[in-house]
Amino acid sequence: MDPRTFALYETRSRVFKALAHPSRLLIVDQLTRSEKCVCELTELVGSDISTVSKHLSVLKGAGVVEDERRGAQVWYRLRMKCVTGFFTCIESELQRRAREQFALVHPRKGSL
Amino acid sequence: MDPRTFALYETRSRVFKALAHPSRLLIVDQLTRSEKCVCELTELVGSDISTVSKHLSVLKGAGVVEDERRGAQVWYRLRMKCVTGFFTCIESELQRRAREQFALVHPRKGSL
DNA sequence: CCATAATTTGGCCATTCCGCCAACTGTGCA
DNA sequence: TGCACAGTTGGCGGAATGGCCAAATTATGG
Repeated sequence: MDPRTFALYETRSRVFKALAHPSRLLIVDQLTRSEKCVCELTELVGSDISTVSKHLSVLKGAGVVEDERRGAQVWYRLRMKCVTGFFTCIESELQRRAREQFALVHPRKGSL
Repeated sequence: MDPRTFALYETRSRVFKALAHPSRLLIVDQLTRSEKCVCELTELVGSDISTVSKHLSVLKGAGVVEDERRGAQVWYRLRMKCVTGFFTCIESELQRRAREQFALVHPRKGSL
């Protein structure tokens, strides 16, 4: 693979890496509703605030979210809006797979 | 985070984990064009065939691709078609970010 | 300026991921 | 059967990730 092409997939994969963690998916899900400060997200995730802060920095580095300091607090909001569309895509695909695997174990008459 | 909700994000994140690697993104990109056997993909990726096989098993486990044995060869094809839509989304978002960062460093008269 | 609250950063340890080699399985063919 | 080719699996060492604590940073209010 030539270096230029590799670099393209490298940056692309940074976005997927950023979303490849349950806590960060929860954060993104919450930010689709409204912007939130770190303290709120910490409450929702249930980890140490330093851990949540690092999660947010990963998401920010990938361009998924953006932050804004207002006084002592830092507010985060969703930047890459299209992720929500992909979430629903994943959901429906996984359901399709579940249906197909069920049909494989419990075949109906004439379905073969 | 309650266990049920966590499980949802857990399965969701498996898909993102699967896509969170340059070589696997290359593979998916190739499979959007047409189905390919492991040997072809190995050629394209440029790693050991055992490595590529493991990448493919990760993608398959997440439901992104599916495989079919035909004779001595195993053919892989894209199952989760909607990933390509998300790729273009990422591309445009990253370009937007690049533009904004450029504008930040080189402001035009009257833009502030 | 000092105390406090909100957040980030550094560092440590455990876990997971990645890539290679070696060994094994499956298929086609003589 | 035996051999060659295509692919998968096991395992090892090195690299990256995740979570916590502690220390540093930034802003607010006396």
